Parts: sequence; C-alpha cells; structure tokens
Amino acid sequence: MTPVRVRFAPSPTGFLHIGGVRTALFNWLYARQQQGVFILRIEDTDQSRSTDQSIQAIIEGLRWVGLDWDEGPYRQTERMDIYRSHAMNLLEGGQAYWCVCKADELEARRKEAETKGLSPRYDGRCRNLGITQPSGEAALRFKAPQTGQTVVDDLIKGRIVFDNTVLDDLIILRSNGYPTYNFSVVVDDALMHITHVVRGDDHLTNTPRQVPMFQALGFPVPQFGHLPMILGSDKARLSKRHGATSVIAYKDMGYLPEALVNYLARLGWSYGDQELFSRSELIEKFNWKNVQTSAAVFNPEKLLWLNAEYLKTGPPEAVARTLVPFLEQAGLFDPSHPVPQEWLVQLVVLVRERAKTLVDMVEWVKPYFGESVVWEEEAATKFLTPANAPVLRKLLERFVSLSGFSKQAWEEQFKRLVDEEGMKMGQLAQPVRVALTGRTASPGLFDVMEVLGRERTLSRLQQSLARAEAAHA
RNA sequence: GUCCCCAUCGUCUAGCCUGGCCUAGGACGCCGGCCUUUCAAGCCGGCAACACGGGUUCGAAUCCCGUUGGGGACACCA
Repeated sequence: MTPVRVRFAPSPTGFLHIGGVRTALFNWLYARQQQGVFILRIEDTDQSRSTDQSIQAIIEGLRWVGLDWDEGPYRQTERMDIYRSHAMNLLEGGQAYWCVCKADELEARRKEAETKGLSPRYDGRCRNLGITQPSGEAALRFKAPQTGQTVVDDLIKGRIVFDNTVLDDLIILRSNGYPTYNFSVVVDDALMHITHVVRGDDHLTNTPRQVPMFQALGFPVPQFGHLPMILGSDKARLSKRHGATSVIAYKDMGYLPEALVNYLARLGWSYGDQELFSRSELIEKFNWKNVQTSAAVFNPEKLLWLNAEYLKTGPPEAVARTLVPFLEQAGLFDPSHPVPQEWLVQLVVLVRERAKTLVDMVEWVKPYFGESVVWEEEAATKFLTPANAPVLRKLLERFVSLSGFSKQAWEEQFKRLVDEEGMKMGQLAQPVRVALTGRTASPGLFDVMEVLGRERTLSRLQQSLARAEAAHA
C-alpha cells in the first residue's frame, strides 16, 4: 500500500475562508486517519493577486483550527524552473505548442463566440503552425486530446465521463514565463506524489483537462474527490454578504475552533445521527462514502448552538484560558489586581450555560469584576426602592452575623427571612440580584454570592441598600 | 450557448447502493409545556420534507427515463 499523501492548495488572494477550511479539514482528517501526509502548498502563480499577507492569514487560520501540515508550505513561485522544464519536455515531445495569439485578440474572439451562442473556447489556430522559436511574445499551449473520453472515478461523485471534444488547448506557460494553474497543479501533484486530490466541486471540470496532462507527462493519475460547495442562505455561493466568511472572523466573534471544526465536518458529511464529534472521533469515523454529493447551506444558528455546547461541556480551565484575551480587550483586567486563575475558572462555570460565544461570555462575566456594583438604571429603579430597603437591611444584618461564608448557611438564612416576612422567594431574590450584580438576570443567587465572596457580597448589599434608602418613593 | 454536478422538513442530514422494517428518523431553529429566585440550561411535546411526470414491480424516497429547478465550469485567475 502506498502511503496516503494529500494536500491543501489555496491561492493567497485573500483570507482563509470557511469553504477552504472545510476542504483542508477533510484532507487533514483523511491523512490523519490513514497515517498519511498532509501537505500545504501555496498556489501563488498569479503574481498580480497573490500577497504575503494572505499567506500569513492562511497559516494563521489553519493554526487556529488546529490543522497542522507535515510538509510545506511550498510556494509555487519557488518552483518555477520545475514547471518550465516540464513544459519544455511537452514541447519537445510534440504535446505542446507555441501560441502567438494576443491576449486581447483571444478576449475579442471569445466574446464574439459567446454572442453567437458558441462555446467560448480557443479555436486552435496556432496548433499546427509549428512555431519552434517564437520571435515575440508567445504562450505555450497543451495539445489536448480531441477524440475519445476522459473518465474520472471520483471518490465522492462516482464515475464521470467527459467527452474529449469539449477540451480546450489550455495555456500552460504564460508569455511572461509563469505557469498557469492547471499546469502547475498537475506538475506539483505528480512530483509531490499526491495520492488523493480532494478539492472543491468547482474544480470538477478542471479534472478532465488535467488528467491528459498527467498522462502526457508520464505520471500516474491520482484519485480525485470533489467536495460539494458551501452556499449562503439564498443558495448562492457563500460570500461576504452572507456574513463572515473568514475563519479568523469566527475567532474574533468568540467561537471555539473545536466547534467550528465540528460544524464544518458535519456540513457535508455525516455519521448516522451523531452531531457531536471530538477531533479524534472525526479522525476515526471520517469516510468518503458519507460525504454528501450535493451543496450545503451554511447555517450560522447551528454553529452557534454547537459553540454553546462546547462552551458548557468543554473543560472550564481551557475555556477560561481562551476567554482571557477577550477579557483584556474588554478592559476587565486591572493590572494592579491580577485575577487568580482558579477564580476565573469558577466564573466560567458560573456563566457558561448562558453564553453562546466568548464575546457573549464577557458580558455575562462583567458584573463580577470590580469591588462595587454597577447598576443597570432600569433594574435599580425598579428593585432598589425604599419599600424594599427594610428587608434588604434585615438580610444584610443576618448575613453579617454569619461569621464565615457557606452557600448552604446563607441560603438557609435567606429562606428563613423570606418565610418570616411572608414573602415569595422572587420578591426578595430580585432586589438582591440587582443589589449584587446590578442586573435582573443572573445565575443562581447563592452561586453568585459564592463567586463574589463574603466581603464583596456584603459590601455590594450595603452599597445597594444605601441607594434604595436614598431613592424617592 | 456548451459541458458537468446535484435534488428528503426553513436549514444540516439518516434512509437510497443491497426496493417492503418509512404512518420517512435525528439535529438546529421555531411554537407550547414542565422545572424555577431571574435569565439561561435541562426535560417533555408539537409544527414541518421524499421537486414534478412517466415507467419497472405485488410493492418505489429507494431502480430506469424525461421535465423542472439549483449549482459549477468554459481566462495568458486559481
């Protein structure tokens, strides 16, 4: 058995988008499952559109989702001589020819053909000119087969037959000496011994153009697999107007990479009714057979649900760690009062089932930072009233009389007071909630007290009592 | 225009290959209820789909043909 070698080959013309991540993920999963090799290759032969910044963005994105590569990143612009020499081999073998048609002429002819309702293909006028030493600018074209069929046995779509009459004589070397995509991929996939070329569905019709090149070059043809596209809610190809498409945008919005990976894996692949997969489970269970053949609509709500799921079931220590940069950004860290890690973990446990993202979590966690309460005006006006002041005072006195802090003891004391006053739980709980957190919604009151600690619970009660007493009826 | 791919709840999907177990299952979302000190979470329940038309068959979501619809490709982009 030859070892599995797969690759992810993005072009660095922008950030790493969701569709790219899924393509990379499926390749990566297969490589890890088969104990094969996952290669990162940057297809930057388009000088005008490629940027180093994009390469960095791709690398940053892959790292964030934890898709590590075993070889690369290779850059095609560093392999120019290789493509040129293989192109020359084709020329010498009579499988390629010089084309002296000008780019704008080709463009004009293409347009003309289109208006006549014809195929906008190259008409092959230089094919039999036999130019050996072009005097001016010339591009090298591959002599594509014109008869017969090219059969692609796709890992995902099955057997697909293309009539070779639809094939075009593709340019493989531009007049500036740079190879074109369809040629450099073939040379690289062959030379890098790629066993499975797995890419987006949009490359499906590139495959019958590439297969004859493998053959002309004398290389074995790899297996192909074409992943269905990811669409936006309007069923059009996923793009900016559907919301965020950059992976890093998801990082910034407070998503966990595990959640994104889980979501993307399930988008277009399934394993019975299972929805939640750990990374090792994905590696173990992934297979081509259950990859969907049809396009999938990206559903942000389901991703959000998954993220919430990971937030509340993941190890709180890890969640706390990833939360830190978000807390810093929100200015919640006072450098003179470093926050103990274990308190942060406690805080995460306190709020995690209410937050759907880390950004969300910051909001939930805000009331527990700082000595004093910051009230939401509406909440304070409604609950910190002179009418509520006497019972708040009684509660404060009783809490003060309890020496240490124990959740059970304080809860018991609280309920006894409710009983004695003939109140309902909620009648006291809401004012106290506002007194402690400044808000009308919070986790369980006694859990809140525990995280706040005895001193802050008492001081915040005191502070809120003062406001209640001073408020006008 | 030509070629290629695709078609199950609003969305992701199971089932399709190897027809009967499908009165079509799960998940997200939505709606209702329970729980409850608030908000969540959790639990229970509900709404909701085999694109259409022909075949084949005792029987079709499943096999075949056609139609329609959606997507992709047709660059000296990748």
